[in-house]
Amino acid sequence: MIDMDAEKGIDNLRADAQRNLARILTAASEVFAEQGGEASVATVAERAGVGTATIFRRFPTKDDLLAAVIERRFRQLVEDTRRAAEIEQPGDALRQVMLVSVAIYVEDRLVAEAIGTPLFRRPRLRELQAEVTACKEQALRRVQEAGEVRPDVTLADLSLLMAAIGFVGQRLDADAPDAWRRCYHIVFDGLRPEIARPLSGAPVVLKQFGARHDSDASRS
Amino acid sequence: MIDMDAEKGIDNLRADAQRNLARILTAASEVFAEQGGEASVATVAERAGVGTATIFRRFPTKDDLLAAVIERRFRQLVEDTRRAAEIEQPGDALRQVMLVSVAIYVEDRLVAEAIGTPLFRRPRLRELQAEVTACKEQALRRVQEAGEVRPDVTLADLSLLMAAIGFVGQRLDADAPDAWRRCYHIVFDGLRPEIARPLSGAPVVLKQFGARHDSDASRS
Amino acid sequence: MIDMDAEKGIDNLRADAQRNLARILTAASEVFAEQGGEASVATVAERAGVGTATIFRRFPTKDDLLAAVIERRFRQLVEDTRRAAEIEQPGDALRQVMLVSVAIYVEDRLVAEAIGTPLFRRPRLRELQAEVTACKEQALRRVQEAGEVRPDVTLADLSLLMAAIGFVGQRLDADAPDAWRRCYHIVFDGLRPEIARPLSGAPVVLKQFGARHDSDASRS
Amino acid sequence: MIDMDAEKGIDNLRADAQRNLARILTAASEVFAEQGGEASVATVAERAGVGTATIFRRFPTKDDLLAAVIERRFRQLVEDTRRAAEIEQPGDALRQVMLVSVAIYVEDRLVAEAIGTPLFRRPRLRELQAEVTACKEQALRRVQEAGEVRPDVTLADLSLLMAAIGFVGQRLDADAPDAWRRCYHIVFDGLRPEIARPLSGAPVVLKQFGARHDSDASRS
DNA sequence: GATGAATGAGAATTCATTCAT
DNA sequence: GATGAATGAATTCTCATTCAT
Repeated sequence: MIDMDAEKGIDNLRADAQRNLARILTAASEVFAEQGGEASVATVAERAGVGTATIFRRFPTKDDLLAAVIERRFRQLVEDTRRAAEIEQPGDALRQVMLVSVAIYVEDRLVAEAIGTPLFRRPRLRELQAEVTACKEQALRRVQEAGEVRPDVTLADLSLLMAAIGFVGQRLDADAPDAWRRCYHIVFDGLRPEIARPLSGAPVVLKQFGARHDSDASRS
Repeated sequence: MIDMDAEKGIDNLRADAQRNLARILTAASEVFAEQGGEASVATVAERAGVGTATIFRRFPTKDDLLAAVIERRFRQLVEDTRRAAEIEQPGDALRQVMLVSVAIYVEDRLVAEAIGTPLFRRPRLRELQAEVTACKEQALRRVQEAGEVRPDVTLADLSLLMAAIGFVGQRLDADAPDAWRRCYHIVFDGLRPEIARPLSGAPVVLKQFGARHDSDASRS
Repeated sequence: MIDMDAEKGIDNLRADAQRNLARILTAASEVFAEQGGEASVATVAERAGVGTATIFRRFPTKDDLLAAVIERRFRQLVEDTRRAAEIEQPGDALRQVMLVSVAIYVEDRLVAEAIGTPLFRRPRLRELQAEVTACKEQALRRVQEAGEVRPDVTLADLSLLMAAIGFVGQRLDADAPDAWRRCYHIVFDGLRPEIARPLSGAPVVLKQFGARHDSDASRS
Repeated sequence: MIDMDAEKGIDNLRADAQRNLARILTAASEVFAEQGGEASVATVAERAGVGTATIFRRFPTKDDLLAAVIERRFRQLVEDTRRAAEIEQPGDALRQVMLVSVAIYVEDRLVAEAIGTPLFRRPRLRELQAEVTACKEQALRRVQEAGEVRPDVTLADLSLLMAAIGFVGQRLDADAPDAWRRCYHIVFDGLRPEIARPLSGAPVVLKQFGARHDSDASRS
């Protein structure tokens, strides 16, 4: 009984702490999604209803907090991407896979701002990105093998385009909420193989946005 | 005589002041292009070889300085765009017109950051953007009338795509300097009319990126 | 029976508590000896494997913890000094007595820092210091009565010199580990009575470093 | 006339700034001398009657301010030492030279604390220390050549002893203002060559407190 | 009794903007 | 008109101490 009580106590404590942690992360997600990474930790603390020191106890650095928020988004992205990759029709699968990637930028100012910054190169995030990349790659390969998309387009190309569209979508979300969808469609429409003209540069090698694999080498 | 002297004095001062102003703008252009809008005014002052107060005499607010720098870039953009629009071959004209638009983002961190922010909505900049838009619109119309680009693509669509590509190009310039060129080509390749599928949303109305004018209404 | 159980419970807890207390003191000794008194309580708690609150339960204030750590060192010092004072040869006895006093500063950054601060004036520490002083005094008297050390040198003088040498020894331990030993020897070499010149000031009365007692008055 | 006015203006400005700088340094000297280097910059700012930002404008880092304060003391020390080194009687010269060195520690808590810390290794301070060392060395050599001080004592030994005595003198200044003077005399009394016993360790090599030179090598 | 969590009170530092010369 | 100086208002981060479990 005593043990149980003790465990309960510990559990409760942890539960409390985790609730607080959740509140911090939620508040941070909201604040940074709305105001970008320049929002002050104090703002987050206020929205979370805690003191700033509480936040710094969990996240030694503001960057750690930002990274945690981004990771959280990416964890959701991994799930969404996996689900999308399971769509049977290859074309639909690729479109959906890429759509969720665009959405993550559109919906979160912090994520959009973080494109190409050191925050995107943190190990944990890299792992999540790798999972997303794997799904995307599979989806792209299926479509290219089905001959529905020009073969010289690489995953990096597509990922970059999605990030790009997502970023401006985010920035213009208030003024023109669906403008980015048109862009997205235009890009996808134009991926058909029959209109492929030789692409100028060498395929992009970018760990952040879809690495090239051996299978790519043969194509280049 | 005294008046003349006074005027001379004032003229001299004005000449000096204008030279100072030029130096400030040049320095600010460089600094903000490299470091983004978060670079301090003091940094700009140092590079310009003037005191900070001198900058604030000309630009009451840092935002005013930022706006002036962006305007300067856009003044150059207007010229470049006009020249590009005069290219005979409609396809080449459009490509070049759009290319200079992409370049402005790639080359300038401040401009890339400013996409969709209030800085882009300042009246003076709006006017310059309108001029650019006019050229772009003309270029697009020519190509569409020549049947080389799908007719349902609007100027806003294209401008958004260029801004998007320019932004990621800017962000990834260090890691993958030419990645954005591939994206740019992919998008242009895909604009052919034969592959057009109906675009989902209504055409975008966005003053910042290619406004539709009354004359456009008939086209929609 | 219930009482006994309760007492057992308390006893068990006390045993636990005392083990905890020991671990805290050990950890604190190490941490403060290495990093000085500015080391955080959290650091101590971590090294001790306890929570910070546990520390504050035993030591209401960080200063109390610091004092306890210093006291612990001085308890050891009392022992070492007593043992040294028992050395037969008066000269050797004094040297050894003083050497252990120097060592306490050299080996412990906290103790070195605390010289002359309120931490050194706490009652409990005073008592320990008194014991040390008694031994030192005896050792000094023996040597002076043997005519091996100039008679006008007081215990306070010597204690001050040892603290001084110990302090710089501590500070320069990394750069010149044995520099203080030379200083120590130079001082002791110079204590011979044949070279005594009249000392300028009145004998120092310093409770912290060798107090004069009533019995001393007759000597002055 | 206009030029003169302009120059006057500039001069006044500079004068004002310099006066402020002087006030900052004076305030900092006082505060740090009394409270040690842990006193907050805000405290200094308050005593100087300026904002903290003003201080940080001149001294980018608190350490820079501390270093400046110490340098200031050492500049005075250089002067005092030079003057002392010119005393004819070698013994008096050495005593006076060393006395001013002790005094700098006694009178300034910051300087006393800084012994052996990185603050003492800053290049500018090193230069000043070198000048002091040169004077001290000369003074020591004179006395040793006159046979008045044991030849195996090095400058580093003496400097260390002076720093040591100065430190405890500083710490005990309130309780026993002149206690350190007795210590100082005891040490000097004991430097006579006739009582020299072989010193145990090798001569200390310590840039901070009197480097060994070639002439020392022959002695070791 | 023990503990991890929470926090208020600082601390250093930065920067856009205003002032005095 | 130009300038360096001054500063108030933030911002990130730390830490001794208190609280809730």
